[in-house]
Amino acid sequence: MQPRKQPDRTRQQLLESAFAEIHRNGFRGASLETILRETGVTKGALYHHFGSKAKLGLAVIEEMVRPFVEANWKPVLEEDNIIDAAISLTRRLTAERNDFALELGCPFNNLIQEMSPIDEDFRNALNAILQDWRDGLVQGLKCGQQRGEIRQDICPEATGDFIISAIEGCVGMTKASQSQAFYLNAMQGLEQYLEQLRPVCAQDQIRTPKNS
Amino acid sequence: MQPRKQPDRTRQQLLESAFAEIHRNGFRGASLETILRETGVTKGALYHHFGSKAKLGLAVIEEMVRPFVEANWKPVLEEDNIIDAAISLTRRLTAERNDFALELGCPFNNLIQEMSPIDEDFRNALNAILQDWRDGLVQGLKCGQQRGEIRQDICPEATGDFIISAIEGCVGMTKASQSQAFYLNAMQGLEQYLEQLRPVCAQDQIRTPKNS
DNA sequence: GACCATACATACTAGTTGGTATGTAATCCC
DNA sequence: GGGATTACATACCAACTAGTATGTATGGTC
Repeated sequence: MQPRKQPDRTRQQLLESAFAEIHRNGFRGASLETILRETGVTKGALYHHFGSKAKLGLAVIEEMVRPFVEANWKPVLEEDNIIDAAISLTRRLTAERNDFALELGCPFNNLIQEMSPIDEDFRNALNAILQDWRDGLVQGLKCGQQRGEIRQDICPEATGDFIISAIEGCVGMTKASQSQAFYLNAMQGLEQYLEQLRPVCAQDQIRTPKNS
Repeated sequence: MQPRKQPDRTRQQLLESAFAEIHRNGFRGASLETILRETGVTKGALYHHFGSKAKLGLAVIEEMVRPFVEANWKPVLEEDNIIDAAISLTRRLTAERNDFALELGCPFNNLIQEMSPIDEDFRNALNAILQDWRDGLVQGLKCGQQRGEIRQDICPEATGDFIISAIEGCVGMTKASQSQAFYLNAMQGLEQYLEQLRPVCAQDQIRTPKNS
């Protein structure tokens, strides 16, 4: 028998429902009524746990969006070869991503596009997640250069910011296209780009069979 | 002396104000009242010219967003060397883009992110613009391959969709970062990528001075 | 100059939204 | 077990929104 009041569970339910609702409709389009209906929680409970819609949104960013983003990039840095890991992530994303995810895009990117220009608190929270991603990726790229897995003539900072932009761009632009064709193409382009980050000699080893 | 009623002028004023308001606040966040206040036009006139907020939005897409997008990519295809032209556009965008544009992002991308998943009419209108861009770019890449300006071992379709994604991604992700640093880095990464699309011999000619 | 469609202008409505005030019932602590 | 705090629940509100009904004046047409 479980206790009647489970504040942690209630709070978590609200976070998850809000995350989904924001993913579907954006933050401003997200309806508190919908979240309440979906969870069976009342408005009093919601305003007890969070205090405003904005605070709920910020909690979603910190406790749902941040783990979502980091779950994707952090494991890549722990692999042996960062390029191999990035390419295999690219392929996994290409394979796993279903119509639902393609239609709604990346929750992180969605919030940036919608909220960054109009709310400083949101921008700061989202930017903090982005900065961590940037820092981690740049560190990974530098490490890869030291290990000789990545060509020396690229700038890690420029490359890192470009990779992040390209990934989010691929997912984002796919929302405009109804079919999966755009996503598959763009992700293939991304893979080709990642491949070109290898030292030239390593690329040749791979490209040689195609040319011969 | 000008006539008191200038329907074309009124309509154009509404389009321009709506374009700016949507750029600032998104379509759903755009307030008709603000547009009316800004233009001095009354609600009766607005609903006479357009008929609903949605139709106003679609008119903005077709008559403001489409020309905006095409004004950027179409000239590139008419240059002699498409890579040179793309790189010079990249540099121009990097130099010209001011804080205002960096903060609000690309009107085309913004609308895709916000509206594509939730409104079929908007998605179709936006996707049509995207398809034209894709087709034009792919044609340009194929043409560049024939002329020997672009390496043969890349897939024009994948490369085209990736380039579009990367461009919009760079502008979009910059919205999260308060400073220009991200944009400058990402655009430098884009330029390096475009450089790598040249045939290897052409790259060497450029890269050699740095290596020697 | 009559007529009529176009081009506005004004006032109002209905619906939805986030937010709040107030009340109540668990639960924890001493 | 009593008191206080946490965790809800209900009812209501003010603001804003897109949209509409209705009226009026202008400009072109015959």
